[in-house]
Amino acid sequence: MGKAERTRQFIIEKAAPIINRKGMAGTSLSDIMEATGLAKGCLYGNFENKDEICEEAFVFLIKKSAAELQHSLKNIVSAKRRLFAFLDLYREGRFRDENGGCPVLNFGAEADDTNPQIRDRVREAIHSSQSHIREMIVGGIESDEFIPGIDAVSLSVKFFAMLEGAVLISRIQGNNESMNTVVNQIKTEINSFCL
Amino acid sequence: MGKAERTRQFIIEKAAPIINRKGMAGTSLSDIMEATGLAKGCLYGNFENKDEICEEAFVFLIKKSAAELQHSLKNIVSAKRRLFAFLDLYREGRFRDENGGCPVLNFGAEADDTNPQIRDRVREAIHSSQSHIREMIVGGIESDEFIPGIDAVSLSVKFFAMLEGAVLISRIQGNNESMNTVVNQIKTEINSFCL
DNA sequence: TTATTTAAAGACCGATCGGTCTATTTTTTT
DNA sequence: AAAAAAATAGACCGATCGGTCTTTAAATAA
Repeated sequence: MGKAERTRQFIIEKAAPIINRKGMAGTSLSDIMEATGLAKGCLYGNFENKDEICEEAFVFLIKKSAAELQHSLKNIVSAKRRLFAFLDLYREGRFRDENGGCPVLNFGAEADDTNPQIRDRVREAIHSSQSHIREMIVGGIESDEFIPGIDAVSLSVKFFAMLEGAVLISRIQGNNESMNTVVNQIKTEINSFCL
Repeated sequence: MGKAERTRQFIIEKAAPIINRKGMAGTSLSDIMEATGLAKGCLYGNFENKDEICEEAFVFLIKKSAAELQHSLKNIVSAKRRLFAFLDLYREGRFRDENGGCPVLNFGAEADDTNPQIRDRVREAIHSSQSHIREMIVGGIESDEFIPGIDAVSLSVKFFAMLEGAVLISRIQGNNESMNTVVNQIKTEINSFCL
């Protein structure tokens, strides 16, 4: 990795949490300059414009989140346990305040009307998350952990929607109460289709 | 209603959908000047600053939404029917693109880290929505439409989270598929505790 | 180590930002 | 209709915005 590539990565890593917190429109170049300690010329030597920094920041946050998720689940084989561990990450504050919240929620709410490029990235991320949930459920059906009648596609949409909604509510309320409520209900539902 | 009060209201009504779409940071005074056809002096004669316009815009959107909701449900007595009609508003695009999406989601995602005043307003709105759902469920229990064992509080949190999540997903995906999926599942669940 | 290439710094740019202030117009009161 | 009060227009302000360009510093190749 050459110097330029390293600097680019450094900028993304420093900028990402700020953009996640303050929003794309709400984050200025001076914010990023301050966070990185780099001058403006350097930023523009490594990125075409602010939009590119924002997009790369989103991609970074999603990749990081996916990596953490994979790490947490890597040794778990049981479908139910995988799903529960996944849920526990939300409960334990995967997207709590100190992390600036869920990038899908933050970037998605901002980009839906205004930024098709980011919107497409968010769409990919949503698809990927739902697929992941769906695959865990399908895995459970195939391994005879779950009853075969359940609709993995609908359930994955539902669970993901619930979790995103719960992230929003919990962050606004400043506590984890609603997230706990939601995670418990998902767990109960999962238990209900355990064989 | 004096002239000032009327102008103030006019500004709020014109500014609100723009702010809902572009965000608070993403909306400039010139945007509002253009939408209202009013000069800057007039805006500042009626509001202290941009933040105040944003806050009033949010309050307006919530009130408007609540009024539409109340109107849609006013002649419905059955708890199940009330809940279904409520859900159908989401399905029919209550917060679809042309309306800029759900203000709770848009303002909430932007304000959670940056704007405590708006965050408190969003918190009120969430509380009010959840209470409304809860009261419909409790009404159903009291009128013996629903089985008495259900937990109205948890269910209202869950349903609201699901709907907010579904609004986000649907808007990003640019269609109503996920919203339909979610609404159908909520309806199925409601049916499951109908006596 | 020197030559060459590459990366970073920061002065600079025009545009636009949110916000102020006064002159003018419009409403209201008398 | 005249006088007083209130509301709107728009020139103006300093600050900051995103972005450019040239000079300087650092990393790489020879």
